[in-house]
Amino acid sequence: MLNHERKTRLLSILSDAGSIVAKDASRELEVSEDTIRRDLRELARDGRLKRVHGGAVPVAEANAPFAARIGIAPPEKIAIGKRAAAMVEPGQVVFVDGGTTALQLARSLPAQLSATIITHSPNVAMELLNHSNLDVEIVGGRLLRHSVVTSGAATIAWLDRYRPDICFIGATGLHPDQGITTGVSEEAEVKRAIIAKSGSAIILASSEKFGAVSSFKIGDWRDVDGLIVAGEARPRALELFGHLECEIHSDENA
Amino acid sequence: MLNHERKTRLLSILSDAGSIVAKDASRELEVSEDTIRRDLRELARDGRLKRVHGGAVPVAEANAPFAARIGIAPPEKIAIGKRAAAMVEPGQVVFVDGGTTALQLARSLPAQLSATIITHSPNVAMELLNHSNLDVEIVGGRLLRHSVVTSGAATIAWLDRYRPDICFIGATGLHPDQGITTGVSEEAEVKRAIIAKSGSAIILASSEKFGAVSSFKIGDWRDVDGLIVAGEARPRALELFGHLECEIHSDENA
DNA sequence: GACTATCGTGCAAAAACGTGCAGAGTCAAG
DNA sequence: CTTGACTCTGCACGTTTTTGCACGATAGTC
Repeated sequence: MLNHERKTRLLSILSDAGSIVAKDASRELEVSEDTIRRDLRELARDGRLKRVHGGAVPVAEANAPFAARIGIAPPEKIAIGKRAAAMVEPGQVVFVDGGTTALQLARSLPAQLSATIITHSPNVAMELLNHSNLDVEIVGGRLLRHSVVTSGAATIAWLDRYRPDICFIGATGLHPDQGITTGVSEEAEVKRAIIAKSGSAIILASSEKFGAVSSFKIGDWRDVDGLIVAGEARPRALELFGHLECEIHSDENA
Repeated sequence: MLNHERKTRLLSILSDAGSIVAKDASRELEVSEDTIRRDLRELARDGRLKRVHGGAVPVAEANAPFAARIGIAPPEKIAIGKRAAAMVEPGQVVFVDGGTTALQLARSLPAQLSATIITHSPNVAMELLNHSNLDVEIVGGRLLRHSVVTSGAATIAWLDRYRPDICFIGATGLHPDQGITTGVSEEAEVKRAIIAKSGSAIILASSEKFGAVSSFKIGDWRDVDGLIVAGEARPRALELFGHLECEIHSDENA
């Protein structure tokens, strides 16, 4: 393995897990702890991470409440993101919502993919900077601090510029009878607007949302085309949502 | 096999796998490692890839470590950012450009400041998430990978929604006679548009830009109201720009 | 304050590197 | 067809870089 590749993987471990433990990394990358320590020392000298006893942590730690949030992305969300990324075809125009699961989607897109990604999340946009063949469009508007997306009348108006092939939407409530809901009124407006303009609409569904109902309705099940679930949540999803006019995608049915 | 064909295949291995290991490539292309090394050296000289010990990696990496770039912000840019942040009054509507110096401005804004910040840089927007009393507006459009700002016709059109009290603009060329310039055409358009709509326009001027001229003109000195310089650059700035109809602010004249 | 895990440094083996050189192939002029 | 200039490739050799181990120092824990 290239020295450089190893450092890249260390940085990716850092951003995925939020920290690096030298001993674990040594086992995972199959090199001695000495080498890991050397790498960490060099990365620290370049300001890419902060060295601590036993491993390393991100540099920005102090001022990054959001970085912490993405650091703790649970395996389920990562799996949903991967499954969603696999649905994107080259050349498509894709809308990606904000939120941690959507961010995982962005991370999982193939590095060489050529497509157009539209998003109202500055996070997602930043994540896609490394994908040199992607066209990235940011939807403007007022930034909602809580969810880190733009929204408001201006955002809704701006959305009319787009007719994506497919959109990936997050939600905080997924109920068989009450439909798809979210906790913030402005966000619901944006999600509803983009679903109406997209060729197909896919909901990113982590299992803690199953059966929940939030205050603002995004739409009914007939408004969307698919639902992505992952791992052990699959049987519950089938039970709850299997009878609806909405396809259930998961990482286990290939 | 033709020399040229071999290099093409090396580049394709690089884009498929994300890296080249000299030994593996030598086996796959059935030539000696020496030849592979020679090829890699030449490709590196042409800027098609980056040579590392053991093989090669994509050169694109050069523009990816934006996170690294902001980590190593030189003291001068930090000082300029601080001085600029001090010019923002509570309640104002402020446009902030992209770039590393503008990012320092964002970082230096008082945590409790209540104001409206408009920006076309997702970076700057993200940085302001911690400032809970700020209204942040993102200007949408197509994301320019290199400078991490939105631009294009849609961006220009969207800008017409705003009439900021003050705007802070970066530039890559500051010449007494040739005016204010930047290296990317689309960026110049955005900068010019927002300057025209702002009550006052301030240029963030780190000293390596003094006397330089880039390819695309943003405007003349009479179009802007002020210039922020820092530290030891002050005497040079006064000498070069002191006679222009443009106020020079620095961190030493309080 | 003692014990253990981790750290940094020096060192030697292995891998990768650059350079010089010779043989093979190519091309154009004679 | 022959000759000479030129390029490309593989090999040899000395140099540099990387890596794992040994050992004393240091930091964290109980």
